[in-house]
Amino acid sequence: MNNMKDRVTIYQVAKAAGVSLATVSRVINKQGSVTPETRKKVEDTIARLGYRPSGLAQALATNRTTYIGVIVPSANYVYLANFLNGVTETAKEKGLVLTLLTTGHSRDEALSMIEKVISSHADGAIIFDDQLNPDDVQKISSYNVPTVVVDRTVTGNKIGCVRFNYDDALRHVITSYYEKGGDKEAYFLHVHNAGRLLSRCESTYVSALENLGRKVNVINSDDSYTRTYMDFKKYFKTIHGGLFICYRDSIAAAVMNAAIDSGLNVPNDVEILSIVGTKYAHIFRPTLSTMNIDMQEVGRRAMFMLTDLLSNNLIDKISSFDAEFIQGGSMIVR
Amino acid sequence: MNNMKDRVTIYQVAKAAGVSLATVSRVINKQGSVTPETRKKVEDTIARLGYRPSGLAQALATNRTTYIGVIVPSANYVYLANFLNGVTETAKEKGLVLTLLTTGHSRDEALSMIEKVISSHADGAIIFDDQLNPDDVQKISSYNVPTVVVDRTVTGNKIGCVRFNYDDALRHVITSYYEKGGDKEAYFLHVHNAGRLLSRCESTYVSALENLGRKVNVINSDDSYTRTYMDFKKYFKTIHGGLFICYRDSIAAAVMNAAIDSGLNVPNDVEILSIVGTKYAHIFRPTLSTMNIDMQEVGRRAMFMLTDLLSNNLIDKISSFDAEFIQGGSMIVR
DNA sequence: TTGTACGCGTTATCAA
DNA sequence: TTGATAACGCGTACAA
Repeated sequence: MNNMKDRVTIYQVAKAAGVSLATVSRVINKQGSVTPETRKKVEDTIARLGYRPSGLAQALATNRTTYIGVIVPSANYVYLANFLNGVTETAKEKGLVLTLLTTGHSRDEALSMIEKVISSHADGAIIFDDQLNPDDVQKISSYNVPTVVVDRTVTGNKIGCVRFNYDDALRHVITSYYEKGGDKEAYFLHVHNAGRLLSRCESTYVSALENLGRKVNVINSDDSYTRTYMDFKKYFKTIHGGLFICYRDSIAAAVMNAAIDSGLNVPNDVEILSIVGTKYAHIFRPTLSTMNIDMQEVGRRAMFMLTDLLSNNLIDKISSFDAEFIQGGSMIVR
Repeated sequence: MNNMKDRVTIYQVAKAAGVSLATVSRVINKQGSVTPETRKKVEDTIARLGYRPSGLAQALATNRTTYIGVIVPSANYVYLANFLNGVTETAKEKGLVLTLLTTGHSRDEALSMIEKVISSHADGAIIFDDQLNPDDVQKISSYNVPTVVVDRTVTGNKIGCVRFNYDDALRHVITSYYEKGGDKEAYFLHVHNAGRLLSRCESTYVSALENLGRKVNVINSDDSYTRTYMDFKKYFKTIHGGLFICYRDSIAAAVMNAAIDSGLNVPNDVEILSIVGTKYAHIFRPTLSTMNIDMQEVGRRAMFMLTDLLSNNLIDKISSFDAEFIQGGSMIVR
C-alpha cells in the first residue's frame, strides 16, 4: 500500500551530506547563502540518492501549488482541443501545471469540479463551461482562488473574463446578405441545450431578420453529423433552397452534403454559414463560410489574464474576441 | 500573498463544534465510530463554516494524491482530443484527477514532465509520447509510480502498455489491392519527425511492396494541409495517378483536393488512404478510406489498466488495438 | 554561513 | 466513542 516506501526525503539527504535540513532546503530553492563547497556536497548527494522534493510538502508549507484547475465541458470538440492547447502552452511558460476537470451535462457535476478546485488548493482556475452561472463562479472566488471565466461576463475581485462576440459579425453577415441582393430565406439550426453561445447567436439571427421584416425560420436539429445529414436529405425533398446558419462546421457540412446529394447546388441553390469553424472548414469542398475566433489564442489570453491576476497585475478584467467572417465557397460572393 | 488567509481548517471546525480533530477527521472520512449526535453536530458546523478538507494535507498524510499525470505531445490533434476524452471519462468514474503535461518537440521537455509526475506525487501516469524511450519510462516506475504507456511496448513491474497495430491492416490493404486488380503505383507520404507510429507504417509499406516486387515510392511531405496541397498541385502536373498513403485525414484531404483541383478523378485516377482518421474522414467528399482505431476507447482502456495497476489487479500488462480498414470513396471497391 | 524549532492541515495510533 | 499526539516532507524565522 505504501507506494513511497523508499522515497528519499530532505532529511535523508541532510543526514547523508552531513548538514541540516535547512541547508538542503536552501540549496534546492537557490536562496539564502550557502558555501560553494557545501552546495556542491549537497547537490552531489541529491544526485546520488535521486532525491526529488515533494511538491506536496512544499505546497503545504508555502501555500502555493502551481496547479491551475481548468474546467471544460468535455475534451472532445476540436475547438476545445485548440483552446486547451493555448492554455497549456502558456501555462508551461509560466511553470504552472493544469488539472483537467471535465463536466458532463449536469450542473451538479460542474459544481463538484469547483469543489475539486478548492480542495486541491489550485492557485487559480479557468472556467470554460456553460452550466456554471455567475454565482457559482463567485463561490470559487470566495475561497480566494483567482479565476478567469470564458464566454461569460462575470466581474469580481479576483475574477477576469474573456468574452466572445459573434453577434456583431453575424448581424452584419445577415443584413449585408440582403442588402447586396441575396434573396434566399434564412434558416437557423437550433440545437437543444447546446449552450449560451448558440442561444445568443439565435437571438441575434431572430432580431436581425425581424429588423429586415423577413420571416424567421428556426429548425430543430441535432448535434450529430449523421442525424443532421439524414434529416436534411428528407428536408431537401420539399425545400429546394435557402441560407442555412449552423453551429459547427461538422453540422454545416452535413447540410452541405445533404444538399449536394439531393442534386442541389451549393452555393447557387443552398448557401451555408457555419458559426464556429475549425481548420476542416477550409478543407471541405466547397469550403465553408465561417465566423472565426482563434480558440488557441483565446486559451493563451485566458492563461495570461490568470497569471496577471495571480500577481495582482490585471488591468483589464474583461477581454473580448470579435468573430471574423471568413468567406468560403458555401456562400455566394456579392 | 497569503491567499488562504481565511481558509477554514479542521482545527477550527473541531473547536467550533467542541470536539477534537480526530472526531472531525472521522466524520469527513466516514470511518471509525461516531455518535449520530456528534456526527450531526460536526456536519452542521462544517456546513456553517464552509469547511473543505485540504487535499494537500490529506495527500501528505495518506501518501495518496488521486492525481494521474498524463503526458501527451500536444493537445492539438483531434485524435489526441478523443484520447484525452476517453481518459478523463473513466478517470472521473474512478474519482481520479488528471494533470495534463504536454511536451513540445524535445525529449528534454518530456523528461522534465516525468520529473513533474514524480515531484507531484501522482498516483500514476499515462504516457502517450513518442519521445520517451523505455529507459525513461523505467525511471518513472523506479519511483514507484504505476504507469501505462501508449503506442510503445514496455514491460516492468508496475508498467502496462497499450499497443497499436496498424501494420497488419496496412499490409493487408496493400497486398489485396494488387491481388484484386489494383494497378496504380503506391506512394507513401513521409513526414519528418512525425513519430514512430508513422515510421512503422512506412516500414510496413516498404516491405509489403518489396514482397510484391513493386517499386517503392516515398515522398517527402509536410505535416500541414496547405503546404501539402500546394506541393501536390505541382506534383500532379507531371504525375497523373497513383495510390497515396497519408498519415492523417487532413493530409489525405490535401492530396485529394489537389488531385481534384488538377482535373484528376478520385478514385479513378488517384486513390487515397489515410492511416489515422477522424470523424471528418466521413464528411469529406469523396469520403476517405482510413484505418481506424477508436482513440477514445484507447483512452478508456489505458485508464482502466492504470486503475488495475493501482490495485494490483492487472493481469494482462499488454493490450493491443488492431486498426480496422474503413472503405471510403477515395479508393475503388474491388 | 549554518542549525534549531515550529508551522502547514491532515491521518492514524494509541490511550482514556 | 472520544481525545492527545506523533507522523507526513518541507519552508522559514530566529538563533547560533
